[in-house]
Amino acid sequence: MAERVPEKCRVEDALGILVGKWKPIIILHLLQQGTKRFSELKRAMPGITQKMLTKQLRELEDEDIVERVVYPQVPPKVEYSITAYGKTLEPILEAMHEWGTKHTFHKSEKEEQEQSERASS
Amino acid sequence: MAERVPEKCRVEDALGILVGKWKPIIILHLLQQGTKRFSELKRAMPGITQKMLTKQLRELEDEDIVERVVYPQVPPKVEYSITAYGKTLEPILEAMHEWGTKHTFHKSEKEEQEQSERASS
DNA sequence: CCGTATCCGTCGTGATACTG
DNA sequence: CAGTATCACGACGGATACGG
Repeated sequence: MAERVPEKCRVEDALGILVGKWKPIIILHLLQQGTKRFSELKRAMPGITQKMLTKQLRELEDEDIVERVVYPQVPPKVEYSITAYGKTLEPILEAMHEWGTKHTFHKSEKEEQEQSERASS
Repeated sequence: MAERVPEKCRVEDALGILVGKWKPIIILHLLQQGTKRFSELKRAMPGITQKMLTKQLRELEDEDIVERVVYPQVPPKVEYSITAYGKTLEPILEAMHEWGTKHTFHKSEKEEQEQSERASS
């Protein structure tokens, strides 16, 4: 932690890639289930629109996190997969997932505290 | 990685707390330099407005990441510090910082590739 | 010194309809 | 199947001015 001066910190680089309502979930799907077609991804994420899925995938592709392979055929077939580079994000997702699990408990503890405070007032 | 089904993933929880233009930097400052006054934080982050600093600090306070201590005196004095809970975010920041450092190299490699591609066309 | 209040532009997200 | 086009809207961030 010695030389990690906030002003020079590279934290934002990783954050910038992960930020987007559906990006972490897309990455996790591809990390865990390997190559997926567009329609498979869409089906796997109820609630996402085609436009958003396309957009987020394009951004991830621009960042070299996912790879897009188009099969020139009718009907169209497009497959997405994580790049080797994209896999390097896994420790971060891992850390966030682990933290998130604990966070859930923390939140419920806080809520219980506040409930008992309300009860005693 | 076995049970980490994307739909149930808690990654968003951590992400939600870290997202905010100045939040990671605020957290890093407090992690590394301990308790700080409002004015010290502001001075440490050229570019941030009072409004934004206040807002982001309030949000972090609501999430129980930072603690706010007001000294009832004139002129006012307010000190901010990381909570024990806030410290649990450190591994995530750590992972992102480490990744960000490598990412810089990755980006420049890509740019060099594209430059040589342009040169040969 | 440490904030709030107001206004305002930009961006991310979404609903919907259309296309090769 | 896998997109693109268009419109709309709210959240976020910033500039600025004022207040205890």
